[in-house]
Amino acid sequence: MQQFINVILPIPLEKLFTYAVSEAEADLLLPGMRVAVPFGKSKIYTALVSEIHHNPPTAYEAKEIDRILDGQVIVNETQLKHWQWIADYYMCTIGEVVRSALPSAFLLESETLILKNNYTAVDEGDLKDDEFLVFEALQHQSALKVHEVSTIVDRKNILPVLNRLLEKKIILLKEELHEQYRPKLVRYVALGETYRSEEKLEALLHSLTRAPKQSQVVLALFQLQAETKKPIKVSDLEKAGGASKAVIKSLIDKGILREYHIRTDRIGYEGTEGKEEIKALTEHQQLAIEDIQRHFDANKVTLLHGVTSSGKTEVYVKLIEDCLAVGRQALYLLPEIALTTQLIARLRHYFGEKISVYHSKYSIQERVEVWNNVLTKKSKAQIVIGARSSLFLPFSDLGLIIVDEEHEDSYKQFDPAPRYHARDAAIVLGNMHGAKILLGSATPSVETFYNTRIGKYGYASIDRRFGNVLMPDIELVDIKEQTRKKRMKGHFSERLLTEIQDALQLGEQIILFQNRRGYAPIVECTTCGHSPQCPNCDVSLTYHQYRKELRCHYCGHHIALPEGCEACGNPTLDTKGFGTEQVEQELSKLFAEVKVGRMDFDTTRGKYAYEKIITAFEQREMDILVGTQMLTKGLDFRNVGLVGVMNADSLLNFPDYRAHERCFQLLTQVSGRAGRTKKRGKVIVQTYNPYHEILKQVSTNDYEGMFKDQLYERQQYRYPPNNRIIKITFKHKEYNRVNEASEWFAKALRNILEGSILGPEFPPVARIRNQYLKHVMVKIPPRRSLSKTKASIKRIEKSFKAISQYRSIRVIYNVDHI
DNA sequence: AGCACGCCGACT
DNA sequence: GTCGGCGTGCTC
Repeated sequence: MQQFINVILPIPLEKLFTYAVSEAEADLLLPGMRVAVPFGKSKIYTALVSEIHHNPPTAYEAKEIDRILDGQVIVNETQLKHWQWIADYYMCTIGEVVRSALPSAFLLESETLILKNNYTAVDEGDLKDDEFLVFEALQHQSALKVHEVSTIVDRKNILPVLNRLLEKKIILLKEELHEQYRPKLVRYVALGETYRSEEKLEALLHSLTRAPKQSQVVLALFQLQAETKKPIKVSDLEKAGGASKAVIKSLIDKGILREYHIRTDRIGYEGTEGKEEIKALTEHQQLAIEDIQRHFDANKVTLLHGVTSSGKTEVYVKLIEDCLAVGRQALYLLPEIALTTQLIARLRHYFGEKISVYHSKYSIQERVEVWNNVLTKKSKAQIVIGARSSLFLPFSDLGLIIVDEEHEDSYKQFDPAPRYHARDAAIVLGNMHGAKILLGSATPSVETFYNTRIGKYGYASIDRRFGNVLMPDIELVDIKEQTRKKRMKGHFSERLLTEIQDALQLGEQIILFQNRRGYAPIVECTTCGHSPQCPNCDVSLTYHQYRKELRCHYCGHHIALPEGCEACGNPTLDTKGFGTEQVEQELSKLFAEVKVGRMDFDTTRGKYAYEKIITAFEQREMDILVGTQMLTKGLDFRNVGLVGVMNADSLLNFPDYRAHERCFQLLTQVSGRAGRTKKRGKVIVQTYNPYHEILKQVSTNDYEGMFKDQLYERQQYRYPPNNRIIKITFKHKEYNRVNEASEWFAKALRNILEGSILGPEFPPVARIRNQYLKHVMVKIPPRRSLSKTKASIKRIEKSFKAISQYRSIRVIYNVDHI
């Protein structure tokens, strides 16, 4: 009987697609396998099977699949269920979830190849110029790619040419799928079978007397074999025999050596096999563990609230160990930036090769390997440590999920859908597996702390730093006063300068925090006040001194620093505000003999640049490190005695209900970098508002006070955690159309949903990359059903998209926007 | 999302 | 005249 499959295509379309399969294919297929299917006019896509059935579609004829790509399931049922939850909850399509969940090497797409049709006799005179060019190229090359044809005829649209050639039967088109994942093969050699016995070998060596290089290699191989008994890599033989590739090749060609390949993992862990004993926990850590386990037994998600440097990692290690002991998988989630070699090395000490690492800086090949290791429950993937996307790995039996630095914004995916929050999605995943879930932070998010307060989550805390090191001493310095009295040197107050001097004298290192990169965010003409703007975005260009450039931080547009004002020609330009570059420069002027480093987006471009700066600072190649919020993420520097915050106000003046919470978190985290050993660390916070409540709370380490205030405010203004929010963004290149469309949408929302609809409002930067943006915020009160509200919004979108002027407007949903 | 088709202005 | 711009509609 004819059978059918429903498949998920990795594209933003709501529905599943139905394809026809033969009975034999249906027997092989299972949900969670990949198939290649023809889609649209010519392309072949990778799709994920979700269902196999007998119901032929009524409205159309189902196409047949191109081929089956997997011999076994690569996505399990729990994953599919979890992904569907993400799609529903975060208002995107399951296809979008699949696209970001699967390693891209799993998603093959076809490429059109142009071949010559050998059965046709060609009359070259019949061909037009461009047709001849393609024909000519095919005489040398058996197949051409579309972009190659494009270069040959020097034109973008090559369709007319190809169509004419097709009609004349000169070419053929073919869609080719290529597997992107190639297992890594390592070449090995062994002595050919005929030479295994001693006499034969002797005869061989004798026959090679006139080829000294070759006999040298044979001897080396013999020696290596005696030493290791393991297979011999070609590369090892090259080294041992002092031989070139050519010599080895001629030996292989003669049949004296036999070569063979073995598949290996790219992700090898070569370290000490014997694992380190887990350190005995301190009394405080032990108490925390007991609390955590008590809550785990009651099946509660639990928050571990431990001050900076309190030794949370040891607690995690202990829990992971417990999880491994019962043979289940453990997932340790971290923000991308906190996933340092420091930390991985530390965990490898304890768990050796049982750990796999998974994040976006891994190559697509490596990611496939981790995926397969998790899928087949290899022991080396029993613990996965990774960034948010490791949530999508094919776990079959998760026993523990740790979400470290739970409060981090970067857990929420922003740009391409699915706009999911990894912490929340992890909790859902953990529940599906019956796993224990631990959230860890020194500065928990208001949402999470609220959940512990209402008894939804368990709570455990460590309020003492490891080794009883004191919490840093935080001092607020009023720079308004200092400026008035002309006591500032550049952007440094006297207090900060003195502390820097003292710290340097004691041989301590210093961290200076300024949450803005570049030299200055605004350049201004001294006479007419004109300041250069980005042509594509509604922002001033930031001055970057090291490249003498003005840059846009939104679209990347950059121009050379103009000689004078572009508007009035006046040659003197001034700067307003300051960034990390300027702090660095002032420092080198103030302390000529001191080594200053900088860590921000600009200095951490390459794959290892970030690690390099950290290592250099660790090894005390620098005395002072200036940086943006990158500095705040869980770095563990032993010798930092002083942390300076150049300007705390820039953190407070954000038009956002989370600004104060975020400011508290950032300052507390950056302060936590100070004094991690013995001596009490010092923190200087420069501000124009030393009496600001949040800053006071930071300086007294008053998390509870901050929580109380923030919760009150959020309740007053109907923000989370009591209310849910969905932010809807409208995007289009025409200003008026965005205005009208968003007004229309907001009005429709107000008609259907009571409760508060905010906006439409332009964001602070209303145009990015020539697209205008407008936001509407939907606040959903606690008693209203979230899923019904979403359904209503989707219905409104449907009528919205039925209006032709609005159809081209992009509507973006951000559920639980942060 | 891609990718075709179709209509319209700007140049070889 | 063609080329490529972009708006529109569809994909089992």
